[in-house]
Amino acid sequence: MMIYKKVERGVELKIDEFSLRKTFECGQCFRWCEVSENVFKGVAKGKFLTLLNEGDKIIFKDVSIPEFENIWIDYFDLTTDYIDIKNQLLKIHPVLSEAVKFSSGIRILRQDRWEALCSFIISQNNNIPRIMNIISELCKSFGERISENSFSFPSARKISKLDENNLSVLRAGFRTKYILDAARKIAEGKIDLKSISSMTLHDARKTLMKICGVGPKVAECTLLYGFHRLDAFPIDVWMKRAMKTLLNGIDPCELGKYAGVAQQYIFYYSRMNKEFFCH
DNA sequence: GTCCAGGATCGGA
DNA sequence: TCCGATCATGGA
Repeated sequence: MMIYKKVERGVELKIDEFSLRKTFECGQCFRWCEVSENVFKGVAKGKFLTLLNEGDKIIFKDVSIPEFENIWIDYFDLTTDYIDIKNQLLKIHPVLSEAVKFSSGIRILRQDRWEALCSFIISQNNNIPRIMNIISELCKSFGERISENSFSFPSARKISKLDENNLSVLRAGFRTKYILDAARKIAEGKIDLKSISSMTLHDARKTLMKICGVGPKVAECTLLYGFHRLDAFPIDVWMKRAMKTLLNGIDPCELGKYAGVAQQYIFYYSRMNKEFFCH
């Protein structure tokens, strides 16, 4: 159930299952941050946005109703019923209940395909603060200015015209050549992101992995976060540990069409309870 | 100084 | 097919 209305400060939203903090800090995105208690800012869809969490309400600051309806309902996946998803997951495997309860409020953002691909190429063998720094520098150096101090994510076409020397400001290390390979294959049309949308999960994976620097994990993250394939199931070291503890002997395939959402609940749960999972 | 980070690639068994 | 070393970089 979603209710929204225009108020002085922007658009006020009331909806179930939407925690800004959990959604932004669960590891799916790298361009949002909490600037003060329950105030978040970030860039998405080529726009700068400030969000406030006040009780059970969320304020989209300085946003009009048309902008909210045309852009942010989609980006924040507000028409998807996460209560229903949770119920379906718990019906399949009740052992998930603790993780689902802990992570309740996460929504899988509908991020830009190229941004998700590029971001998770950068994420490999890297830590989250540094991933955020590299992406921030990428946008500052090669994106377009969209407000006083924020920049859009540069297009694949723009990146494809650069070389390793240009990109050295990112300090991205060995990942630089991977970013370039991805940008060039997309700019040259060797890989068509739009057509990947309509492929089976298997073919989509295979196609993305033609890019040098894209393996199973990055492909899976790209599909889940950039293509909203909720059945994609990224497995990293954290998920391996968590699955051993929580889902011993369970095949991710058993989690069905919302396996990716389950993955996000489990991932966030294990990251926020390191002492329990990390030993 | 050492270890690690939402991995992928490469070469050799 | 499988396994270990290696890949840049910066923070802990």
